[in-house]
Amino acid sequence: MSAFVPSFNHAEIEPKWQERWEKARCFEAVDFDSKPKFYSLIEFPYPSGAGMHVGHIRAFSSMEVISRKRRMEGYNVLFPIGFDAFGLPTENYAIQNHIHPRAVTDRNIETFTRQLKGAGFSFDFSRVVDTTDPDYYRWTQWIFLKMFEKGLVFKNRTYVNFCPQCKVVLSNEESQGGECDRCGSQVVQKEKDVWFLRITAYAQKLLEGLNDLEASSRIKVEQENWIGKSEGAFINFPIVDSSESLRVFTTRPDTIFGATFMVIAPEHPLLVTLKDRIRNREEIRDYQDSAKKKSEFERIQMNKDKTGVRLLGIHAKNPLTQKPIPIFVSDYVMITYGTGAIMAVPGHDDRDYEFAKKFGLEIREVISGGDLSEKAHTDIENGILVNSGLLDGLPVREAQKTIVAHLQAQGIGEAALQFKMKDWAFNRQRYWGEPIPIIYCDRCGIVPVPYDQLPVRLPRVEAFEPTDTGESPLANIRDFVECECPKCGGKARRETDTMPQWAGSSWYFLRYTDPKNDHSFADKNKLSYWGPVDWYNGGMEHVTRHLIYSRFWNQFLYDEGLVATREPYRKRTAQGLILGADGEKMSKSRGNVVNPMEIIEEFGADTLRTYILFIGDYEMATPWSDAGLKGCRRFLDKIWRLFEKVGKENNDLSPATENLVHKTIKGVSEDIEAMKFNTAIAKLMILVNELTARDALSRKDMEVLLALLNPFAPHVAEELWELLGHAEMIVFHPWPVYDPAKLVEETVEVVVSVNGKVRDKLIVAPNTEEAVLEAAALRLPRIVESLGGRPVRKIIFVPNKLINIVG
RNA sequence: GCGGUCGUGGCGGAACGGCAGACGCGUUAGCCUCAGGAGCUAAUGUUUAACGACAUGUGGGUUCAAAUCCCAUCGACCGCACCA
Repeated sequence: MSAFVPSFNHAEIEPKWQERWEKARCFEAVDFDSKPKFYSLIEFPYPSGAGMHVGHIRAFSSMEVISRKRRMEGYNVLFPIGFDAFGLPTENYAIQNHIHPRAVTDRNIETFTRQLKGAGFSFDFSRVVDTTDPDYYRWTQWIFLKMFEKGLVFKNRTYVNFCPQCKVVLSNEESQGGECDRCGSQVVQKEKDVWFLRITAYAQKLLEGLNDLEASSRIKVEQENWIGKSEGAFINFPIVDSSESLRVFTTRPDTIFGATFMVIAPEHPLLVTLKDRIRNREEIRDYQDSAKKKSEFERIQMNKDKTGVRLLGIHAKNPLTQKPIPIFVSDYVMITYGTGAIMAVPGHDDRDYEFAKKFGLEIREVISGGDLSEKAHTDIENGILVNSGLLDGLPVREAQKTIVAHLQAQGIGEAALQFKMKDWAFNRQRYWGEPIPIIYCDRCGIVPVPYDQLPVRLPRVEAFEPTDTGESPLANIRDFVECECPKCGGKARRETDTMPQWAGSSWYFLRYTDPKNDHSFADKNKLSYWGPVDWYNGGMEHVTRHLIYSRFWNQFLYDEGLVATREPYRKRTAQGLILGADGEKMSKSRGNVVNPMEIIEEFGADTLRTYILFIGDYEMATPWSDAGLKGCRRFLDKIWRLFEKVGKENNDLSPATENLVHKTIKGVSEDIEAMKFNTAIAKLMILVNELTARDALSRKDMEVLLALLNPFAPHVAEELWELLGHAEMIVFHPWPVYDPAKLVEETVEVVVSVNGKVRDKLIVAPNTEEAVLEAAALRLPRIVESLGGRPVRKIIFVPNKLINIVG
């Protein structure tokens, strides 16, 4: 029999250490501990029936590594986990299989928990939150009522995005591109009563708060674009022969002398107030009808082809020139932005230009420098105002200031800010969500449920299918609907809509600080101790929804004096996707899905964790590879075999590899902080290769290696640590520290190049002086040859790196 | 259309403006062996007998020196999308 090549049995050691960690409660955060706190957060998962995905492993592994490193660095770490468990997939599954969503959810959470533990994640399972738990959603409702109290909740009848497939109202965020976020169906417009959260009241604060958030520019830019701030002015254009005026928002008030027509949205109220004067009412109505039929998506798709109808019988007039100008109705103007009306300046706006061309309208030049027979001239850097009365000769920016001051003085306009962000449609007509704590009373109107009556529980019922009318299933449950008015005691009805899925996730990170509190959503002192989240990692796909929503809730609670910091997160990062082995997005239909639990079973959690971090740049998308996975298992096997060669006596680093060990400590430490996990692991591999090449290694060599390995492959690290004779676990063993003095090499290799091309190398002592190197370099035969007798014109010297001879 | 990110071996990917391809996978040859998805040694960008030459999507530029900085261009991905 050949020499048995030892390897470890992951199926044995992994559960062993998972149990020990749990028994010793290693990962339970300690409130008010004197150690410095570190709050690391991952986006809590939606517990779907499919269980954990490799994407989850990648998403959680960054903070897992950071958290384990922080514990070793002496921090009191809060690394919590929970479940964002309300939502459609569970409900749809429940309906299809005739199982109650509560039962489905409980089962899924159980599975998910087992899987998370099986991966060896060091979450604090004593603080688990479940958004569907009445003890949790009681506080979701409570915060909603606080917002209601402060006027941040309102109800409006509007057109909403409705998914006929899911039978549910969607927010703008959930229906981007006219498609349902969940099922991909075409969204249609439906008029409904909708609860809104007035997030726009926080637009400016949400924008400013980004200054206090450490995040990559793509994360910030995406949020900035979403908030979409524009500076400009409101200007009132009087309607001829009327006391009415048409108010517009423009970012280019400087071009007002070039406004040759007005455009209003088909939903604009002026069409009602002045309807008696409109001569082509029929035509307008037809246009309105056709616009209504178009979904948001179609309106966007048709953006190349402008349509519209001129209002006959009404003119506006330019408030500065008093000249009458025609008004059009067109769906390229949105009622939801600005005032739903614009002054059209075809000479200097692409859309207005297109419209003017199509309808044969006047195009007047008011900014010099373009060719208006070709296209609109939209340059704002170099243009000079012309044909613009008091603005003539001014550059654009100056003209803007001048005109706004002028309009303001004349009382016909004022400076204004607008945001693209819209108020948050905050209700769904589905069963599996937080009931909205509102009561309708015929006498008292809309009445909030008193705080002491919370939670408004979801009734446990058999029939929870949505209705085709778009009404919530709760509407059919008499026991739920019929109630007493808290104000007058009369008969009243409960709101039957539920909150959207984003509700519970908007504050879960606060609950983790005090998950079992039943007099408040979290104790203020605990919030102050743990908050803010020091580092939050999650997906790019949540940057415009969840991240903005949760920042909004936190800012609101801060304004109420209920949390300690305005911004909930100090630092936010985002992982890249793991694609299938074919380079395509993983999906069941493509058949390229990798099941992490199968990998754990066959290769072990340590291998999976290490591989997923080694696979590529953490922040970029990268394809899965089974072969690469095996390479990581081999790496761990190698470390395992290294154990046999550990000497028992010496307890210092081996002199031969001491320098490399210090370099590795430095490199791995820095790479982890920079989320360069792939290069951190590569550095560990280099060290392991080097140690393997030696006949023996010291105990200390092995200890440092295991400490550095621990965040990535904690089971192997613990097992070998124990085999080394340690009674204490490695969890809280101090993170290795490098000695800068030990980083210095005994010799350095200096490249000698001629005209930028490497020709030879010199091995010299560190910090060898230029003159010495120069002389040595010029004596090298290959350098002499390369120079070919040409005189040396210049010599560039980079200490310890290179000497370049220019000849 | 606008904004952003990115183009490097057969593959995943490394490279403070200073030896391109670290590390891993794969491949090839050899060793070891109760042929096994194990381990060990060596090689592995292209080209050349070799010295060399050529190589970071493409074309320019800056520099003693460019994958890295600048300009243009092509391609991929992501975000926004008639936002006045």
